[in-house]
Amino acid sequence: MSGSPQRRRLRSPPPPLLPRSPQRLRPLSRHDDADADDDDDDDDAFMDLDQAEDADEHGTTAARSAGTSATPFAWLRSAGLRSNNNVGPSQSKPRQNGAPLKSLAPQGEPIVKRARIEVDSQTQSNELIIASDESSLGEIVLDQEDVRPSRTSVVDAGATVSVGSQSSAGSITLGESAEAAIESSASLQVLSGDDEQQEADALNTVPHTAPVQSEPVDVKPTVDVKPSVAVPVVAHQIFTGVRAFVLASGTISQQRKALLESKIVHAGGTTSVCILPQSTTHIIVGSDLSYDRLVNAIAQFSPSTKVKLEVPASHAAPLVLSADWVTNSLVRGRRLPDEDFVIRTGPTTSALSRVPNPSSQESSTESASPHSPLPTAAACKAASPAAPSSLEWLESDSENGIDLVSDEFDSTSAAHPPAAFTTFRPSRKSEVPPAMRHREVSSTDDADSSAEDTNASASPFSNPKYVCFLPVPRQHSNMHITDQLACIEDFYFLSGDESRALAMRRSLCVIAALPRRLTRIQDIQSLHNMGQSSRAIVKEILDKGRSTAATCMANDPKYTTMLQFRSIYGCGQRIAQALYERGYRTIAEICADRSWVADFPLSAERLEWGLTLHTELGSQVPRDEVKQLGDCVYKYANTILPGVMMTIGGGYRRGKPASKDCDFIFTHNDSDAIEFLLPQLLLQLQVAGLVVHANTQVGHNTPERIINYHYPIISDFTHRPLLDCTDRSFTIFKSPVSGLHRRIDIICVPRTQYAYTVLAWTGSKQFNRSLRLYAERELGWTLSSHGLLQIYSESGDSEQQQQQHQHHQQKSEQLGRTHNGKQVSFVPPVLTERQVFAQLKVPYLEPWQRNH
DNA sequence: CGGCGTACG
DNA sequence: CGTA
DNA sequence: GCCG
Repeated sequence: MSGSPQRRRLRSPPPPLLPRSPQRLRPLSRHDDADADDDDDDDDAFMDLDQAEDADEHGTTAARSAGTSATPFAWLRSAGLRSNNNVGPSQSKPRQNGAPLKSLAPQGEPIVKRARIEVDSQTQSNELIIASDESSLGEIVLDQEDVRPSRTSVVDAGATVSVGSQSSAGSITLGESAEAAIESSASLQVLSGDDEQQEADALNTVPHTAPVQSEPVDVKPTVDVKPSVAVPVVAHQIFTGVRAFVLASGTISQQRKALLESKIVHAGGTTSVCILPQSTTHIIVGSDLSYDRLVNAIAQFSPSTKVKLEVPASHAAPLVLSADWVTNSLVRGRRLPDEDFVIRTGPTTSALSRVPNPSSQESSTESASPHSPLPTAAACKAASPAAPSSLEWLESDSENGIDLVSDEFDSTSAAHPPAAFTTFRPSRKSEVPPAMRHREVSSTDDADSSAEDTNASASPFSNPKYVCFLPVPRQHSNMHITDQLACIEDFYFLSGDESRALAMRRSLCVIAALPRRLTRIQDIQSLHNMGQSSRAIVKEILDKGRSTAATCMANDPKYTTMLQFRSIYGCGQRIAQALYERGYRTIAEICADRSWVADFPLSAERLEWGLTLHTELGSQVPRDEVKQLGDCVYKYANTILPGVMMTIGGGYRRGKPASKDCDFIFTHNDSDAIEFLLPQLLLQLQVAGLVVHANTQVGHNTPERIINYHYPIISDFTHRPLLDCTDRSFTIFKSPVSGLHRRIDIICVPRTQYAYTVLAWTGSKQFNRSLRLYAERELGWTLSSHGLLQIYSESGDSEQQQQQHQHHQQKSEQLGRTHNGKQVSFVPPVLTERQVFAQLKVPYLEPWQRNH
């Protein structure tokens, strides 16, 4: 008991919420937005469009009635394939809460340029971790036990930053909710170094775990785990007494001006529409303005005012400060001293206004015009604490930092596949745990025993039930088959038949994992997940080079149309189907006629973004840009929370030369610290004009609201029921690298979940599904991006489970939780992906082998 | 003939 | 419903 | 569509 030293998790009672300003801006649409509301009347106009054919396909009504049995695709039968007949919304899931979706920001403003920074590092292995400074971590690399040397570059960003030197919460003026949030948790014995190590040793057959990370997370269970880093908290009223005029010029667009003003107001200040010499206390300007431009602009708004540009400001005149003053103060949760943000006078001195190439002074066009081209170097420093000293690490412009990584993955050529497979020689399957070998082909093979020489059939090919046991490289020797299988899979998926799509995907994985080019159909005769249909398709491809079914599907007009619709961000299966049934056939039609808006009120906003930016978001992000964007985001994060670590996940980590989006996963060894990162990071990125849209409410809401969004619990290694914690955000980014809009996912989790999170966000999707299904069915465990949990009621029989359970129970009395109504306990968390594989008794696959 | 991953926004 |  |  002794309540005091034990930090208890208080569920922070939210402070009184201010009414949130719904000032949401809609994406720039091709034509006026204004017509959106009155359009709904003449939706009939659309039906004209579809009157075209649709006769054969049971158009809108038939599909909706869910009962029709006629296949819409007659050719399917001739191809020997079945078709699902319920294309419509047959399976109605219980609707969940319809949380209001809000867009955050106005669209980006002209842009910024990013200063070239060399920061990052990529390990020779597959882990990209940007670690940071001191903080006793030593170096934390996920794949520490990996044999290959993994290099971690240390980003020393912290030195001068010192987020709120007051690491104790006391000095920050917080609402009670924030105070409650600062609490740290009780004991986190789970991760105490020794146990973890034993665990690792027990599970890892790897003998050479000697130099493991020195107690990676040595949180003393008992001692006050006062946050080693000050938890940045957005405080209210930090701008009390401020009456600001925001000058929309240069990097401050009209949108950003409005945003800054709302932030100032929310934080207790006021704003004015012009410069009032008597009452205006601050003039907020972009940091890129030249002195002359600054003076001219200010004179425009207040000819009579003589503005104080020098530091010792008399109270008589307004102070001209960089917008960074606003944003950084918000991040720090306190009003930062004016002196650090004064726009220095004189033509040259200002390092802030360092803009070698003013580029065509972007006029006020902004409004997210994707065309505003060249970024200027002033960009990424928006997050920097503006102290000149700290600029160094931002501008360490070494031109390298790009490659030295890529060749590992740049196997766009066919060079790698064979080499890649060497790690998974069927011959050396002795390394493979028995769980993997559910069935061997070899036995059936020898019966055949066509004296077909070699090992083509003789070599036993591992034949697991779950494809997560198979290494699937991105490129392999049977692409000609898998491409067509993927086509069929897509078709099934778009038809609403996800089960068949799944089956086809599994078959695809089996083919993709074959060690060499398939020539004889009998080689796959008895492989798991290769059934009659799949084999027939493959056989046809082997014989004739094409599958007629795949060809027909690829040429199906409905398929191609739906494929187009699905490519719109925010347009899922249901909406695509609905749009199709309404008669739309091209994206241009959807853009031109907005009568659908009323039908998808909850999705309309995101759809608008997806439509407006469809071209840009549809283009792939090259590896280099992914990495550079990672640098950029990381710098913001590390400024907010020194010591954060980041891994780039997604297709990038699996080695793809270009990705459809970027996944940045953050963590921090101080588990409690991470919970505030995401909202503040979003805030910063948004204010900087980098994040143009996000699916969270963080950006446009009051600081109070932000505080309200945090993990309910963190320190006991897995937050318990996975409720109301904000740990991911799907954003649309205005890339300072390419100038294009990019989709970026930001994920923040405590260190205890990091391995599971990186695993999950590395994918692929099918790999995750397979791994989780295996864990559930074979082990009785539930795997998620937060950890492994074990369900008591069933499958308590396995000895190892019991052992693990008891082992865990000795360490923590906090068991007996419930998850989804069931009694569960967590399997002790681990720190590396390899250890997760070991827990699951699945042979480790490198990320590039997870392209399932 | 039932099940097909599991979460979050 | 959407996202991963 | 494939598996148990």
